[in-house]
Amino acid sequence: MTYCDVLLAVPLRQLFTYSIPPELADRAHAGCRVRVPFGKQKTQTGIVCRIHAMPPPDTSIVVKDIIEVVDAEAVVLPSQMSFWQWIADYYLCSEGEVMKAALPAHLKRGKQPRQAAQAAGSLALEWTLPALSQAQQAALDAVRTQWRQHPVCLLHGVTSSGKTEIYMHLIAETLSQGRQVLYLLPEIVLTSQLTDRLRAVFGERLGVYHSKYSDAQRAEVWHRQVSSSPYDIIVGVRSSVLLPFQRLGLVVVDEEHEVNFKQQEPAPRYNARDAAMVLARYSGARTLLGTATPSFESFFNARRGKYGYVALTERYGDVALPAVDVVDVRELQRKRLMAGSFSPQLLTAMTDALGRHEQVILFHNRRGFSNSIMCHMCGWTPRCPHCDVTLTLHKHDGRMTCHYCGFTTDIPARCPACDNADLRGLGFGTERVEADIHIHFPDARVARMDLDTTRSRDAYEQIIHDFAAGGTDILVGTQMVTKGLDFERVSVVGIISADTMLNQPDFRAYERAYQMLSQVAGRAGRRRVRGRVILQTVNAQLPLLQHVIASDFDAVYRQEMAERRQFVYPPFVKMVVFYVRHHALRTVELAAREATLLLRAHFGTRVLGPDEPPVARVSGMHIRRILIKVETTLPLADVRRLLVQAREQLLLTSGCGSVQAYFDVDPLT
DNA sequence: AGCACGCCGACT
DNA sequence: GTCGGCGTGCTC
Repeated sequence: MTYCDVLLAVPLRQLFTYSIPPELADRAHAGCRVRVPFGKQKTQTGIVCRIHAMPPPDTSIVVKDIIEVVDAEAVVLPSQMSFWQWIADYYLCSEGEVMKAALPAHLKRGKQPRQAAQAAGSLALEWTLPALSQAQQAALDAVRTQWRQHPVCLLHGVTSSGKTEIYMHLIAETLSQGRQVLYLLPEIVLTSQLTDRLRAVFGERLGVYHSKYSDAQRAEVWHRQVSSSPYDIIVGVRSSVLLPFQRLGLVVVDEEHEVNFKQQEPAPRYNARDAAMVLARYSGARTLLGTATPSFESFFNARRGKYGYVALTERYGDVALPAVDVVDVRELQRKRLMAGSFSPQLLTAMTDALGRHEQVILFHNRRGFSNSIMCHMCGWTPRCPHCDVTLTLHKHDGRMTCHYCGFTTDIPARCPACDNADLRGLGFGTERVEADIHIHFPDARVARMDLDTTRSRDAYEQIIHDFAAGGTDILVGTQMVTKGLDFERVSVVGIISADTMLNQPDFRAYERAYQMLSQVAGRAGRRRVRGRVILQTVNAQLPLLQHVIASDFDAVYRQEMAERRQFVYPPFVKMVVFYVRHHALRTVELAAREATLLLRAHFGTRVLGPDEPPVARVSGMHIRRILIKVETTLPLADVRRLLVQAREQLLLTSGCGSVQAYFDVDPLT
């Protein structure tokens, strides 16, 4: 009898063994999908991991036959399967969860796909590649040299230094060796600008993979990847590391510092940047991490010689970095000199820029109109009934909205607690900034770009296109406006308030604030004229801001590393967070206490907590977390085994069986 | 994750 | 008397 071990899209940490009936024996191969009976009368589609002659060691198990072999050829490659296994091991989740994240729904459902389109016949071996400046050429050569010693190289190039052209040369080299390229971006919104540039050179050999494409399109990319004519270049976001590659030669991780590469919810909670380096190692490929503001982990790894390192300090065309003016808002508020969200300095800079027919970007880290409202009499604030947060005011649709679960309600006319009608705004968001612009610049053409204005498929591109074409004078938005966009006529960038970024309760707050401020500042003066950045804050004396003004990455890095060493944070330790969730508060608290005891038994004082996360209830589920900090010198395999064991023990503890319990490895906060 | 089994409260 | 609540256990 032959058997096969089948991977199913369930969160169980094991494979299931099925027997292969003789009539299917010649069709069932590793990597093919099979339909199998699973549980009570249900059928599931799974992937054959291996074929062998061993029945399960537990003889009480009644082995069932597979029902059907779906694919003639493997849809998951052997190397990919080992990579999935690595993700499941490292991020402490099941392979089934990885499979769930990897496969487009069409493939999960076991649908018979149509034949993937064949590649266009043109196999040009020479590309019209962009010419490089002397500095770019030197950086390109340096990357090649670094790769002789290190499979991973960090390319630290200031904003506007022309990293993309360097990538293009390396991509061309990889293609001419007959190997594939994976080009990872942190966000969907960045793909279209880039793919236009890459398509102009590499044409139809490029495939794009992200969630704004239909599931059918994603399934087609997948099939193409396992066919005899796969895409040579895949441009995509996080999940494209989970695609099949037959002969991967180069991985580019652009904007490697971006936290978006880390998946938060649901499992697998993987970091695509880190996973991509492992994928590259499995494939014998090189990795290039590119950024203007390296993550401190990557910079640390470069400093200690784990990665190669190449710096590119010259902006393309030698445009000067922008001048940054820090404006002390506290002082201005005291003197009543603020005009809404604008300081006189920002107003003047905007007026001057608009007068010269230049453009302005205003960055504010919070969407909505005001953060919330508060009763001026009794202090009442509307709260989400499902989550531990206040509701955010969205004036344009007249609603109060929860940014965690999406709950909305009408704006109350009177305070429900004391019936007072004087409800006032608290804090402010991009909507309010937009309204202020209309007051001070009634003739300016304004666009707002945040999660609320870019929900539809093309809205983002429309806004960007209008702004790039000069159809808009002022672009106001959240993080979205900081991301690698290249506008020629922007001469002024206003940071409405740097303070929300500086006050995050998170050990990476300053690292992120520096990255965000540098990135947004880099949008100013990318061509011809020197740009100007007006940075408004109540923390004007903060050394970090002086480093931003001076574009002094090294100073921020040194200061932060000293703190992380002292307070025992990554990269000096490895962090894992254990989460417990349940709708009943008592159950969560019990399970969190139990889990802490179980973890302490193995890890002692390395276990901190339990505590409440900043938002301790989301969508009706109470959440507790336990932080585990382990020395980087400890054997990881043993650490993982003990963590998994503690989780299993918790679920066997009476009263704790129904809690959701999961790990977040290398968490962001 | 689903799904079924099983043992206690408010309804026709 | 039963419909249905969600705790517990199982899935090759």
